Amino acid sequence: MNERSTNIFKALSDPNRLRILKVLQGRILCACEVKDVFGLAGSTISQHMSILREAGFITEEKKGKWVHYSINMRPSDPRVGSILSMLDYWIQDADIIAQDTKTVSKMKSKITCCSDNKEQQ
Amino acid sequence: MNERSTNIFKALSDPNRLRILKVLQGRILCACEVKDVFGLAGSTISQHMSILREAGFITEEKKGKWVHYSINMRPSDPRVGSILSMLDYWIQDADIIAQDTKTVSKMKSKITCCSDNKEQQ
DNA sequence: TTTATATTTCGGTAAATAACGAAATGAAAT
DNA sequence: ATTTCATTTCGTTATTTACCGAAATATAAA
Repeated sequence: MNERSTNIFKALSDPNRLRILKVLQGRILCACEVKDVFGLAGSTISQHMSILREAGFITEEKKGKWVHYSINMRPSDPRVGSILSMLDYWIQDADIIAQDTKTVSKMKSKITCCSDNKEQQ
Repeated sequence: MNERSTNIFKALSDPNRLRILKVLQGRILCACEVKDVFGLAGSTISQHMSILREAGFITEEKKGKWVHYSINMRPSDPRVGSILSMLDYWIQDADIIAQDTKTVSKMKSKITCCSDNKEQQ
């Protein structure tokens, strides 16, 4: 069986990864920010990010010391695109989403890294 | 985080379970038939079936010695319904699907069990 | 009632997964 | 050149998963 299908679903089978996708729809984040939002070790975040990347959900861009992660806007697999375009539908957990969004926006004020991310100003 | 979302995706993260869903869209099958199609132990099939059932993808009905499994036509979770109604889209592996369908239709001739399943005649 | 067959439950095993911290790597700042 | 900070890789651990076969359960047939 083609592993593509199951890799897509596997990438979505972890609650932290679903939440990461959702906060990335709010804005671009670097690994250290994702780390702060979820309180996981940097190495763990790195692992989650590569699973999401390999499944086609996110892209990454090296910007100096940091790696900026974003939602993949042109996924080659249409299934990835359809999940992303209806992510709220698939997650259906408004509380967690709201809470994460809040955490991210608070974080914005104490810009320790990714301060060259001008999109929000 | 609500475990519903991840349980749905987890149920879909195994190639055998995707294939089981697909053959069930062709017709109702009992566990022993699923066992024959996939060449797995009965206990393994039972396990897969309960994962699919708990996620809401299938229903089961006891008919004498056998348990007849079918696609859940009225899933309470709309996400389950939308996956099921576009299963080919999500699986995208025509070869495996065609092969399984063939195996199932061959199997129909040597009716060893589920012979009271009149739907197909 | 015994036997046969279908299915589930119960250990057990091997592989995959999610997490960590420590060490390695890379890039900027001093 | 050295230090600092972000990220990845590596080794380890605990948990989950997919599978099996054997035993238990349930129902039909003999």
